[in-house]
Amino acid sequence: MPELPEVETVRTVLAPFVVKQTIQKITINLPKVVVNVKPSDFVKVVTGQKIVDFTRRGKFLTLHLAGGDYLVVHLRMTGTLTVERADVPYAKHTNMILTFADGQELRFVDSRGFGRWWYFTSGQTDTSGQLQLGPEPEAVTLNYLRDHILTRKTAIKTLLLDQHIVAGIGNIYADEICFRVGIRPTRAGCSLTLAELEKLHAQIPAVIGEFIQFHHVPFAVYAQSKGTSYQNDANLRVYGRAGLPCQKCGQPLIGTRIGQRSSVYCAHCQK
DNA sequence: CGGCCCCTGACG
DNA sequence: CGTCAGGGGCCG
Repeated sequence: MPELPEVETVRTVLAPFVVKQTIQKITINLPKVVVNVKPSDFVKVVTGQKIVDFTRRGKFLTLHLAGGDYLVVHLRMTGTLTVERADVPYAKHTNMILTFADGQELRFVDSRGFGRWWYFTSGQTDTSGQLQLGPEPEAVTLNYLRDHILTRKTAIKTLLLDQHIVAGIGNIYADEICFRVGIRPTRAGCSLTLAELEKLHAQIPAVIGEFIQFHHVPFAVYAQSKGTSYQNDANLRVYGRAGLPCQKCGQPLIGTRIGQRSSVYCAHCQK
């Protein structure tokens, strides 16, 4: 569910409530959420540690601990993070709870149970997948796109979804980026003209940056929605709008599937 | 690469 | 009831 802009929202909204907290107690209600260590070891080694920073890379979040160890979280489709007082009733599928010394709790709620956590010591190799990510959208250069898009026969949308190429783009923003560039999501990467590649280079960070801005919500609003208040619907041009008129030309948008993922585009505006 | 899997819940 | 969901891993 969350793509880079949503994950960034989670980070910015929660950081003030998480950083400088000491983890007094850990409750793991779904053992498999912890990937690389036994849940009992996770509890043992993380309890008592202090969080000193909260960062994001692509769709991964990292809670940095005072000694240099760190926790990696990936929300996948339905994972959410909230900070609540301990007396607030638990939502269904509250799979992980970090209780802080001040009584507040960082809660990981995930109905489908796809979200994952990792624990790494400072010297350990990070096996979460973060190390294999491509550059953040704002760090992508035109030359980089030339090397990774123009050389590929794969559909441009599939390439945009590949986290090894650019980090953080998901199904919504891949469609939105293709719309802004005016290319069909099915176009082979190598079929893009230089002009289209330049547009793509501009629109990748532009679209992601815009939605980070749209998502900015006060903590109270975020808390009210239990960490799902992304509020991007009004700003989406194609995603979720199959059959509705294109906001640019009025023709009905086409819904289709590309590599198991739903896709929407305008047959008139996207060549 | 495409296809299937991991899961629960919302919707038609 | 079937289908779909904003993620990613694994398998041939």
